[in-house]
Amino acid sequence: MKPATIRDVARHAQVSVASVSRALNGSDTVTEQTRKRILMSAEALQYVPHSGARSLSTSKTNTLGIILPDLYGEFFSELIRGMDLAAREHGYHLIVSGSHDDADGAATAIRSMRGRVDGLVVLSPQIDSANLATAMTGRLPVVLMNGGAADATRPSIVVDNHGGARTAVQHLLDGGCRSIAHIAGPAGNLEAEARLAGYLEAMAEAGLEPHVVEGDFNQGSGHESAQALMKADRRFDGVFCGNDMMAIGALLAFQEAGVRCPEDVAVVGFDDVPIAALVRPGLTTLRIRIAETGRRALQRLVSQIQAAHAGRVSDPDPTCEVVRPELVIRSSTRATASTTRATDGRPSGVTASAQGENQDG
Amino acid sequence: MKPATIRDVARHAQVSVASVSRALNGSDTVTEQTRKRILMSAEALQYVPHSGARSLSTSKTNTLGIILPDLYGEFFSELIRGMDLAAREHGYHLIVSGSHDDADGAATAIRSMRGRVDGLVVLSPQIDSANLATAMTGRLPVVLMNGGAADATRPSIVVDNHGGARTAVQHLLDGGCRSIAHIAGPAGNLEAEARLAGYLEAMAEAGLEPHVVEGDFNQGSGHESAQALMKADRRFDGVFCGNDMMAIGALLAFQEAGVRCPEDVAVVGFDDVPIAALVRPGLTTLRIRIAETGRRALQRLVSQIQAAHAGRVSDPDPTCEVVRPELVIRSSTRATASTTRATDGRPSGVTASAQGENQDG
DNA sequence: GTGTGCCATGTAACCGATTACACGATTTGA
DNA sequence: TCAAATCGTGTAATCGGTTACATGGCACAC
Repeated sequence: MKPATIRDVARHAQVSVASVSRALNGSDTVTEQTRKRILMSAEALQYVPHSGARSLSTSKTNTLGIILPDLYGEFFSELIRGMDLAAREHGYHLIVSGSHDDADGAATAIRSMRGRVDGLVVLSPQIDSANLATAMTGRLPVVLMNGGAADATRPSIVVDNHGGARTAVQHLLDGGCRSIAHIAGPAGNLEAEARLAGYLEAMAEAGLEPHVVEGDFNQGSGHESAQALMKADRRFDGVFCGNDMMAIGALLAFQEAGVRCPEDVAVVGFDDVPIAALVRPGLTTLRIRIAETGRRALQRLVSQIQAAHAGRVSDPDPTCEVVRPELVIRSSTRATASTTRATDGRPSGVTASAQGENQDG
Repeated sequence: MKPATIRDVARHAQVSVASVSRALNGSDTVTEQTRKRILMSAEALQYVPHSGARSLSTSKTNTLGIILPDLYGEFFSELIRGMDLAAREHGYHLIVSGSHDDADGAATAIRSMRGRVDGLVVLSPQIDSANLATAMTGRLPVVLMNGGAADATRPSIVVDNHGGARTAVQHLLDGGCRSIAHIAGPAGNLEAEARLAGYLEAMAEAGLEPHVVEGDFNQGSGHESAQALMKADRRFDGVFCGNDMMAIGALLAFQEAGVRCPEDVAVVGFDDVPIAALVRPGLTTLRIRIAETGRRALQRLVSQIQAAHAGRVSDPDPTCEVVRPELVIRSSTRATASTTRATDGRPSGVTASAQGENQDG
């Protein structure tokens, strides 16, 4: 009835609990014969070690925690996928906790995970939650992914949002755009602010007037912001959006208004979520290999844990790893890009290269 | 240096460990004065209860496991989101484990979670892994989401794939289609097979010849299958796809071939993933409220656990809850639907109702 | 004043696995 | 033949909470 314990197995196999433990954990010296008898008994009793008891004596949980600001959309699903794969490779389980849109929620989540995990990956796009994360965790290994500037006090992974934004603007300039607007992410979000800063810098260098509307990273706000741009007096021939979802919202708004993309306005997004290749016109964007980044974060966390467990209590390698986004050119800017890139004259969206847009990644 | 234990707190507050435990767990009788002193000590020492020790003495982990076949795409991300929200409401943590495309992988995952979770939600679209899931879990509370037919031996939640498929075909028939093809999901997948069966049944009732190509639920296979359909001799004016991703692949293949949708061919998907509303033409599909379904599965698991803990060791309510998909009509079939539904004469994809397609859900 | 009962608090057994150390048996070397 | 080394196995302490039971103080009633 009640689950079998190690003592039940020991009794059944007529050995001591120590032998059972040794046999099941492989490493130690046990006769092949007794090991076999023990394994058979464990099987017969459907024995499963109690993870709590194990964690109590070894002070390891073999579990890692992931704190996310949100769980909507493909960005986080891709990220979790990459982390899950890496975790399984290293024999860890993954506890996820999402939808912490404010610092308080994230802090609560972190607190409730302490003592339950061997380490944490914290995504904290808000400034204060980034601080909080460092404060809360004490000696718990952590990898931060707080999209702000490189911060070398903790191991962290950041996307080069600033450089990516500059690349996006440069690409629009190369395509001939001269009035480039920016649909920004929400104020207070470090990723959004870094992308905005990159945009402003690139515009200033080009001697152009910036033009910014603020969105909230969701598709709906991209739609509204594009409508706001069209209502405003200023003309524009290019839009750099803070992320792909807002770019897609903007594309739809342009379609509805009869504004052609890329002929009338070129659009660039950020992230390269899977949908970006599926919409028409295909969305030019800055690719972050999301799953791979997640996997990398998890690997760094694991090696940090291993280092700590190997006795080195010193500060772990506090390197800030930078992920550089890569420009992926699709139809939403292709007509405005240097015309030598165009391969045929068919209308965009039904070009021969449309299929190619879906095969990347 | 080392994390504080309950004994450290007791010493610091000059009380016994029992009082500390009582004070922190609320319920019991402790003087307001001592409780305050204890809380202050706990705060001062940054005390966090060791979850392993707690789980050892209470034989509860406050953790639930989710076994998924895969983690790609929006379906699973939505599902996890719903579950995460419900889990937090009930004070549970969530361990996710994805990418178990075969029965072995799922079995390993289930085994490695036993003793670590208070219950499991198992999504097992393969026949054998569904069986395995029931076999493996022993006395552990489980909610199954194995898309097959209703099976009343375990608490489970299934989508009415059969009925949904019939609705899809009926909708195409209502729109005037007479040659309806089906791009099926992979053989051996219970969801795919139920949808196929519903299609075949509806076609037979209408006295029409079925026409089936097999895909694998991914966008690429939808693309290829649509091309195969176009190459074949038989004409067709409607396609029911086993899920939305294949439908989107098919839409692109039609676009590339110059086949207009919905004028030349009407397309219906299944699931209503968020992308379905974003592609052009908007995809008519069968909506499953994914996040809500996930939340519901988790709630059933929690109430099952609570019932078991309340002493009732009897079999928990083995009801099979059925989720009925709901037809969502968008542009990919609108022109072929009863023409009274059309609201204007503009080309699809740039219709006034395009915005409406993005506001659902 | 003494007995009864209540209530806050303390003591210690327990949950189940790991592992340092002890022990007995066998092998090895002189 | 005996001491030492080796090796498989067992005993029991330990990890950090929870909680049944014990204890001691105080109030109230007689």
